[in-house]
Amino acid sequence: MVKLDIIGDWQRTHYCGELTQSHTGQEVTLMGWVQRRRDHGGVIFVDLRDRTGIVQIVFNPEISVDAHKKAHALRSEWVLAVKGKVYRRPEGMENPKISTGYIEVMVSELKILNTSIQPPFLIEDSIDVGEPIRLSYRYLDLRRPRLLKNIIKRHLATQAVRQYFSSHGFIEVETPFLAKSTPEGARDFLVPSRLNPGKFYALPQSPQLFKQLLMVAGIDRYFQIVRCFRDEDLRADRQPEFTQIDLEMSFVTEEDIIAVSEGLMKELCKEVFDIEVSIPFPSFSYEEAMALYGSDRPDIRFDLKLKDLTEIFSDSNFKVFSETVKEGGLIKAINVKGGASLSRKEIDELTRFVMQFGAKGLAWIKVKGGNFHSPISKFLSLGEKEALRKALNLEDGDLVFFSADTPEVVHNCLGNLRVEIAKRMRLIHEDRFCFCWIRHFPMFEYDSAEGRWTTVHHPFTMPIEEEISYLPDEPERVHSHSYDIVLNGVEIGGGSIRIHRRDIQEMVFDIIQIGKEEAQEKFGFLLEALDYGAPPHGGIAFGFDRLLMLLCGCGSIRDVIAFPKTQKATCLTMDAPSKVEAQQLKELSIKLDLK
RNA sequence: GGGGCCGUAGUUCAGAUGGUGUAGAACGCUGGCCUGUCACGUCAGAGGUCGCGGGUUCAAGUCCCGUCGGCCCCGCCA
Repeated sequence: MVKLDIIGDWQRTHYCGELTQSHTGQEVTLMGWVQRRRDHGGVIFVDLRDRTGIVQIVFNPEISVDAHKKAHALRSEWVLAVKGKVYRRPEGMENPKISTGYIEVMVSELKILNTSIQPPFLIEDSIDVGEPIRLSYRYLDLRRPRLLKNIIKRHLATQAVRQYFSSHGFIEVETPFLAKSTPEGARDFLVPSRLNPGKFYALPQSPQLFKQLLMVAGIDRYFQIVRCFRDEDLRADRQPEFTQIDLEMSFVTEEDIIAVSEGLMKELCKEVFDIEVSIPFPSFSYEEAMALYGSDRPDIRFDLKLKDLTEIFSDSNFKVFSETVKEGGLIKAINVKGGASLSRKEIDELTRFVMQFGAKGLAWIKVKGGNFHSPISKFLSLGEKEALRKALNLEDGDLVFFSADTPEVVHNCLGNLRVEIAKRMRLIHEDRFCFCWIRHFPMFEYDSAEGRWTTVHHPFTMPIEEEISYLPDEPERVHSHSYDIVLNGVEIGGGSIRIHRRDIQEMVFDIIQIGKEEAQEKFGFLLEALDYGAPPHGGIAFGFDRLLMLLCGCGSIRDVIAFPKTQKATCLTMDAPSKVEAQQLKELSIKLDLK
């Protein structure tokens, strides 16, 4: 057994990674973990690691017999404290691969503060480990530079956000986590109330209503970096608890919110990630975005826009097309330059790809030597072919994909297809960061499952004034003062101007069939607050984790969260959720009825 | 709720069509040697309930059914 030392009166003088040639000759005290030991019998080298990096420490019997003797026992991930002198490395012994590679610390005294059993994986970025093990031993994964770097970036980003808002007159206010379950939106996480048997709090899906009340309170400019909770299924970019940068402003228009947001993004990108972005960001109406990109979160790092061909094929002999038009559907296409080189197998894969978005098939045409090579070519008239050539600016080597279906299906399929093709054909500049705004979403959409209208954004979103007159009878014609911000095809935020008048709010509740009584019960506090001189106001919330994921160049939000959940929403690090004692349930007046 | 991929040593993986070795490799780990390494070198060695439970078969890591877990996606996510 190794005898452990106590830290005693030793104090760390430097971090491992910060030592340079300028420290040559200094006596230093370092603390950290053994990254690697190279024991030559006579002289022993150890790479000592802390959060800043590694430095080579040297145990030489000519410097200290005791330390050298002790160092034979050292193993990976043991925790050390060493005193020693910084030396410039001998000529030819430098290691230019690491920042501290021109110096080393000759150890005079060694303290072993703790040992370690063999870690389940080596603490090195280059080691490939499965995610279950990484999550079970998250504290070891976090020792690795890549993940650690993300967590540090996150800290810096948090600081930059606070700095930005403080300097623009915003006040940070904390809002409750134990809040109220409200209809609409995502499934709530519920928290039983011991003091109020049978009643439940809900963890907030966002601080939406609280921040509106803060506007009524006259806070005027609010922000918060705040955890939000939604009990829905997970994805690579979705966790049940996630962090928003939330803000709200009074006496403003959409343009004001957008300008503040763009300023924040620009500053964050520059200060923390050294990425230059130019503002203002491009802006599309919802309809434009759908028409051009088939998506309300377009990736505009590449082109591949959708082209509407409905006109051309309205009388086509190709029944699939003409029937679709007759039934009020759309025919759209994307022209993939150079796509004619795709194999039949690849086209089949893409067909299967679009079918998961509701497509019944995927028509295509290859342009080769001025001719159309396509299963549907024989159905097309000369006139149609000519019109097609013109509309899509067809050239040799092009590959055209068609979608004919309802507008929803066409846009969903081609919108996803253009991204998939761009990935496969490497059309995406990975180092580019392209923000854009999508504005003026429809206010309502019809939920055929529930047989009622629901709000596309949330029920507190202000309809566009000029369209309010359509409200009672033609809700589908009404758009809202809403805006999403999109980065590289990922929705990273969204907001709106809010309703600040009781009459409009009641009208909206009415359309989504929240009756007077229910409105009073669920949102009475809001309606009442609007009566007390609520100012015009609006705001936005950014998905902080997603933003960091993109700026850190990660494929998953989990890589910017210290302790993320698995796809089944469990925490492998501490094994949550878990069973609780019967006594705990009793106190909460809860009886389980498990199948 | 649905579709797809995956589960073999501490880790990452290989083990066609079921059957010639004691289920292999690399890294890691343990012990010895080594005074300039930095992916140290070198010699020797240990390490496996093939996720779990059934079934088919003379015989299952391999085939079938179920189950648990991980990842990606659809639905869902105002």
